[in-house]
Amino acid sequence: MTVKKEKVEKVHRLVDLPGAVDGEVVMRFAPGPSGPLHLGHTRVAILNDEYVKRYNGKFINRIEDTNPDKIDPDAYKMIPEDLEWLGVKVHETVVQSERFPFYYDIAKQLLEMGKAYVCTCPVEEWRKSKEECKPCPHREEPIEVQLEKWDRMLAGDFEEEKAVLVVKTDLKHPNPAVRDFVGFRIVKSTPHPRTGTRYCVYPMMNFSVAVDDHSLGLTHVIRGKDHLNNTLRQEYIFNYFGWKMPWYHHYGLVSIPDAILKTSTVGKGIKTGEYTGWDDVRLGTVRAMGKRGIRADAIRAFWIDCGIKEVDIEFSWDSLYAYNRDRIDTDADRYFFVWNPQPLDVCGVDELHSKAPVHPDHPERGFRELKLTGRPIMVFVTEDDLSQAMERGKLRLKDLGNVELVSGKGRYIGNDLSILKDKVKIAHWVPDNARECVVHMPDGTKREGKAEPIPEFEKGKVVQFERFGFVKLEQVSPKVVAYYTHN
RNA sequence: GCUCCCGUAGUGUAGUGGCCAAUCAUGUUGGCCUUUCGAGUCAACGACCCGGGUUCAAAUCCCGGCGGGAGCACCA
Repeated sequence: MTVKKEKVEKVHRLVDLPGAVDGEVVMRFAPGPSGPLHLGHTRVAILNDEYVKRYNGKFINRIEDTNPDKIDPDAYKMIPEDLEWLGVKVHETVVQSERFPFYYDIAKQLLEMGKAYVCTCPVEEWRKSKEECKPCPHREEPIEVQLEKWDRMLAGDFEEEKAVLVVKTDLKHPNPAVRDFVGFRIVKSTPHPRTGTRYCVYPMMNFSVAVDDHSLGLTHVIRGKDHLNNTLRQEYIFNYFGWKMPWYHHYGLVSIPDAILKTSTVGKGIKTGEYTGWDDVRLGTVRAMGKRGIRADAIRAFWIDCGIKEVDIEFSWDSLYAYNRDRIDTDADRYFFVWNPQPLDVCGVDELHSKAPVHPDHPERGFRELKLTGRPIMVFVTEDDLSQAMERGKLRLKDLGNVELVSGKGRYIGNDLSILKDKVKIAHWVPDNARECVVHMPDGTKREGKAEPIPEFEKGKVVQFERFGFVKLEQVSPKVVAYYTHN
């Protein structure tokens, strides 16, 4: 038996969080429920989970459903499923659409403090005055007027775009992205999937995030760099109320090459039949990863290795596959799949026995044994192997025997492995009664061919098609259907 | 235009003034292996954005360039 040296994987350890106290860390994952989770979400979900586990803290899954236009009702169910698959432990779930009265109350307090105002300017004018560092006519109106207009907003007296609640920051702030920002808007045209038409005043992300990050007792927030300016805005709300800010950290942007992630386009594609569903293996969703045989712990290892630096990074499929390969290789049983199959007759013998290990590193798992008969015995090998063998004159059929090729015909010449010393090529093969097999590749193409008989218990498992790659078996009989994992 | 963030091999990462002619992983190339184009194993390739300054000493500190990214939404 092969003694496999224990592979010590040096996992890059995440840096410690400043001020983290064991048992008191509270962190969150805050997705918008526009669809299931994709690769891009997994980084923030996993990093937060890693830290929560390190410090025995609390992980809050906060569904940010404050924009009814971008909600897929199924996402409320799919997101927790995806998190579970990822191995992320959720201790508490918060749905923002259930907290509107709470947000309204905080808004009122801000108005009373003179730190917010209700603006009824046309959108463009308000934006322009901000650009010029000038207050709009409504900014300095008396508090009583503000409160009255706010009540009218809540009562539904204003139509969409006719009034907003604006949080005051600093109109003279050199960074235009930080000057006064909208805290609430009016939405009437799209009913909310959860609250229907009960509320028409919706908090904006910067408002609800700040309020919730405080009210839920968050101690540390890790999120993408795209929120850097949002943090600066949210800081004003914290300061107005004298709340202590969590420690905010922003990691760099990730670009994921060749990945289809955009929820809206995928959603449309599913409707039109372009994609088979959210788990279509061409997609970058968590579901598609699982369907292809990518393991959650490989994704986790990848993100831990990337760390939480502010540098923008490029996602590497190669690295993810390497992490995944380490994890699936031992468990993946070996089978033969012959793509572009070509028949090869083997004369000179009446009966052949094959004996191939289920896994070369684990002989104790047994062997795939076949008895081949026929006159001549026929097998299939892949086109490339056959044409090369024709040139060289000899071929080793793996775990079966050696064949000499003379003018296109094969003749059995024994089973002596020493033939390999002469650089004879080893080819894999399938018997003539092999099953039809199709492998769906992540790029949407298919590889068709024949596979050796695969036992029923392998269904749903990741196996290795030797010299082809790892695949996840969707079906093993009567036809074999598989999804390509990686090589 | 304004503001912010960032800049170590193809990719990711370690490195917080000397132990760095720079770590690990991935990748590529080649070798080994009586049976996979996988695994294992051995080796090679490959980087501190540029220019000044501080210092006995700089990838590491300072300044200036250059380059990349993000934000300036009644999206999240």
